[in-house]
Amino acid sequence: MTKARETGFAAPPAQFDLPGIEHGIIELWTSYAVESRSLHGRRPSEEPGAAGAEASQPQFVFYDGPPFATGLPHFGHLLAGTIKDVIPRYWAMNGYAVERRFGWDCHGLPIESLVEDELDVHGRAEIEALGVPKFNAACRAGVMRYTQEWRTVVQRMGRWVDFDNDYKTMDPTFMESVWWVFSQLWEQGRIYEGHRVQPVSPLLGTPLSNFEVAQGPQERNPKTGKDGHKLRDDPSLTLRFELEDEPGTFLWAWTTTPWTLPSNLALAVHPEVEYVKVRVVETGELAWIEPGLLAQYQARNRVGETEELARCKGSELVGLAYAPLLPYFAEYREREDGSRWAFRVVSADYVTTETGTGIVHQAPAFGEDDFEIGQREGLPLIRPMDLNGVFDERVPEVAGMRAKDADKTIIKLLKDAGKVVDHDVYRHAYPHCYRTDEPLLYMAISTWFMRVEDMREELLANNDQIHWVPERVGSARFGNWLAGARDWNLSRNRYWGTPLPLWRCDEDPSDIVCIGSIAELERRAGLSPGSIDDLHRERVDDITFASDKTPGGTMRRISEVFDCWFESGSMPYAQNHYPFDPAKKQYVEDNLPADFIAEGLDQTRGWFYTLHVLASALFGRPAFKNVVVNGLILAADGKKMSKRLKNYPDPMEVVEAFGADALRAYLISGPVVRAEPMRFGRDANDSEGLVVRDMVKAAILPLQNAFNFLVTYARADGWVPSAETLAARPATRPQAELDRWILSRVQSFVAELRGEFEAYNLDNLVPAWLGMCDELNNWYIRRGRRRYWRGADEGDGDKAEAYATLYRVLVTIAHCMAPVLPFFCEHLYQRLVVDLGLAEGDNGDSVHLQRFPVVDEELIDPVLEGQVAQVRKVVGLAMALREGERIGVRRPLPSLTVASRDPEVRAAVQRFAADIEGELNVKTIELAQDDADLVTLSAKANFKVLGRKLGKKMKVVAKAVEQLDAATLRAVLDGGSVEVEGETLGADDLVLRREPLPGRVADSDGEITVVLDTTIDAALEQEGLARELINRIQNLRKAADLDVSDRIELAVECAAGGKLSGALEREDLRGLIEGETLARSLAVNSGRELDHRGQDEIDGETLGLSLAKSS
RNA sequence: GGGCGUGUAGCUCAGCUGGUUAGAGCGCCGCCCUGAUAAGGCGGAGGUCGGAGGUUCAAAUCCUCCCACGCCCA
Repeated sequence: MTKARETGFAAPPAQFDLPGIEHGIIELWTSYAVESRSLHGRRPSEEPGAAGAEASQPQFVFYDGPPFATGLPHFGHLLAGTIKDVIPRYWAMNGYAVERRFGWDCHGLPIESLVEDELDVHGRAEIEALGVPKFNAACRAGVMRYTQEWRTVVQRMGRWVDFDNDYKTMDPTFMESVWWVFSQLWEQGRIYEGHRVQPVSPLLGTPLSNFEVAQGPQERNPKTGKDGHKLRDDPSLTLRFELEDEPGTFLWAWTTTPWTLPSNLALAVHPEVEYVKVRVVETGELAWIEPGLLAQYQARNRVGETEELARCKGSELVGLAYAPLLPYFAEYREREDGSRWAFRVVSADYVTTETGTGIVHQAPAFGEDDFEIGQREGLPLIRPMDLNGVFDERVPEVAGMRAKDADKTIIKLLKDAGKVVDHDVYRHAYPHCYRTDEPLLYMAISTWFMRVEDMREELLANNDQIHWVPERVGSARFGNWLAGARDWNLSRNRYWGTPLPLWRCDEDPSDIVCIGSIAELERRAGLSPGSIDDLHRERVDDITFASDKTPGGTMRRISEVFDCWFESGSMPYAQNHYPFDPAKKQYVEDNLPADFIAEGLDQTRGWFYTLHVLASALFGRPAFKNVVVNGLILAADGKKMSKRLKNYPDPMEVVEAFGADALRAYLISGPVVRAEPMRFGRDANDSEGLVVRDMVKAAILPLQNAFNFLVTYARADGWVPSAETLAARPATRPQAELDRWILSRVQSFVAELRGEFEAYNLDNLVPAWLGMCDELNNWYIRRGRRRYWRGADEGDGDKAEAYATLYRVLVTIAHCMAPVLPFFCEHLYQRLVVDLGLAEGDNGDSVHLQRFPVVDEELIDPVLEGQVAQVRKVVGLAMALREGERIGVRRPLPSLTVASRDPEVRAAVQRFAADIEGELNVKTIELAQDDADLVTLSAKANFKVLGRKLGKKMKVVAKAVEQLDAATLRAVLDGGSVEVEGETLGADDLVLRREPLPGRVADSDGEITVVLDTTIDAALEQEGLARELINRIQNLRKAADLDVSDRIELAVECAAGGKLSGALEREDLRGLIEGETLARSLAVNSGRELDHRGQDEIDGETLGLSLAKSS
């Protein structure tokens, strides 16, 4: 380190290799345990092994949403991971201790499905035959299979998160806390047993999740042309139900599931639809049906001619009682009090008049609509079959038969009884089992619910305390969801999950005990303390104990496990084994709610919701204060990223090609960090992630170039920063306006970044940097270049300030972009500070252990910043004029005139006249207030202002305004007014436009008009030629691979008497050339041929150049 | 089927409570600059603002309907 101090900056590498730099930085972080020091909130001067400082530091609380580790990380994970890294890094740099524990979601369907495939056991019967212990052991062994890959990828992306102190939802401590959470809800009376209609795969004997249903066989529907569930032919059965009070009159009802007919308990009609009572002429039968559908039956010759007897709305049919179709469950005809219970007409809005009869058979235990109607009407739930769809003894004719197989028998039974009006075939899309290909059966299944509906107001009130990014997700999407929150079905009929801690008496099903801890279970079951070391089903299902309430009753655990969202929502408590771990209890309570979480939009109803519901129920407050919601990342072609289609590049290949910093910057630069979808790619064909390379070019290379610039000249000049240079604010304000400006600009940039970070607006961070970067490279360094490039004895004071200023700027940028570009900023910090022995501690200092820059208001000069912006606008206009005239910038021009009525603009131009002259290569700058002889003025109406005043008169006035002449407009500009169509208009009512007068090389932008004088006399022409010559010589120097500071001998051959030789005769220009190219000698037409030779051409004159390195 | 969102240049996106030349970046083409530059600057081409109605003096913007896509729910 001492050596580095003596020698200053190391030579910049010839090649820029961001991935290579990043690997070096990872090694650095590893060898000095930088990551762990940051995670534990230590300052650079503290030893890695020293006691943690977190106790004395304020906490910034972050929760990590757990991913499933059953697959490898994709871009969505990398995006969320980047967000989860950037924000904590910022707060860590502001002195907060930010605990970042990685979370693993271990339970649930994905891993169970995977294991089912691997073991080739499917469904309840096979899994139970294999044995839950074996099945769960396989899940346990498989669920963490990719943890190492995750760790590698996450580390490579530069995300700092604690993998050693992670949490897993399958840890016994985690699961015990989940039990505790549940027991709290139980004590609040929030848990109840209910039913819910779910799709069941009969062969598997298990209910399927939506996810599994969606995986079932798909088929294109020829009618709609869309993919959907596989089509199947089901019986279409029209049946006659006889009215009890009007024997001989029937309701014609329709179904496609004859196997549900034994469980029929009602018929549904639409209250607003009209029905008719008809007599079938041929048979004399009297029947109710919807008339349009009757016509369809008749068109198909299923029903003969009819005559209409009556007509009424469905609502008038509601309440009619009918005789049971089949002789089952007749006991539900009336309640004990004699009121009508089942077998009656009910009203249902979902009934359509597209198919069937307009009267629909209802079996509340089958089908969601039926279930809901049944609940509303208080109908019993009759499900005479098990989960395999096998009928029980309650329907003797089909007992032991499987549901779909029973269809034929039931139809025959009904035909024999004369109950069938029509028997047809109905082709429709229907969900099938993804595994067995069988049609699924929808049936009501017992499940456990958490009462949420009565919490809606509290949920909404707590939501008001959350800062959502973007806001609309919280107010609209999440808010609406909370406002309509339904009770949460939190049990699943699965195996690998946290078991519901409910034990039920085998003698009395209402005798239930909820167990809230391992100790309680051990005590009740008479087990020795500490004997239960795991809570999975194979460990707890067999534990029984005697009932307290029911003499002789034995308590056995119910079979269900938790919806794994319940576990995710419990993580704030469960990750710290709350409330069982006395060391962490207070810590958890003190740090509720979290300061920050981030996940994808798909978690609105997932993790965000479950966190919120549980925190509201348990602690009466939200679970988090700030949440950043990211959108989905699509492939470059706009489709979902799909492994099969290979429509996206491998994330790690992108990282190794272009760098993790570039990928991070790209990912957080768009609306995807505001919950909008993003296409990953430059265009539809970008399969390599070229957008990421674009980000290298835009955000990282310019910074690298600025750094290289400093190093190149500092080395040539032997300039080395001192501890004083490191301070963000110089001891004395620099003399040069340029330095004062860039210092101000950098402080404004720091303020801008701080604002964005604290508003959790990630998408503005990189654009803000790109703006700063442009100012640094394309103005500060570009304009300041000559301050560095001059002899050691010239202008020493200014040169030292120039170095110090650029150095300060780069160090500040390295600090404040570090959260976003952790690798490259670390690289800069190491090269700029640590390598030079200027670091705070000697134990591997890192920019990430530094404090985020605090805005230094003293350095901010808004007027100066505004003026430079005006100056850059002037330069831009003038550059465009040169372009239009095809006069290269190397050719000097006599003058530029800047005319503006705005005194600020004139002041700016005056102040920076030298910079404008240098930048534009003009000899003088003229200022003018009046542009009357430069431009023609014209005006348009200011619609925004006038529209409100004038209304319908707007159009006439607008037209008249366009006719106003320049003199009138000038008068208005000078504070006057003008009468148009009876309206008095002032300057604010008009929008002025300036058009350069023909014949002038001029242009205008708003209040600024610039005019370029393009007359080139002989002297200027010669100077231009000299500068062309310098350019050619510099190119030759470069081609000869000379060092910037190498001196040369130079020889030029050109046509005697030509313009070039004329220029070379001028002593001042020869001096200029020699100075610029570091030539010790300049021989013209001497016939000498030096080591490096080149032929060139300027303005049509050929010339020969040769040069040699001077010894 | 419902909730929320998206649709603007070849691509990625800005366009606030309506206001008259609809912008930026990238890409493309042309020119220019450069001894820090795998860079940079300037200019150009490129848009029926998803479609159709409506409100208004005025609609990319507000309303209605439709189409396409996405997430979630059913």
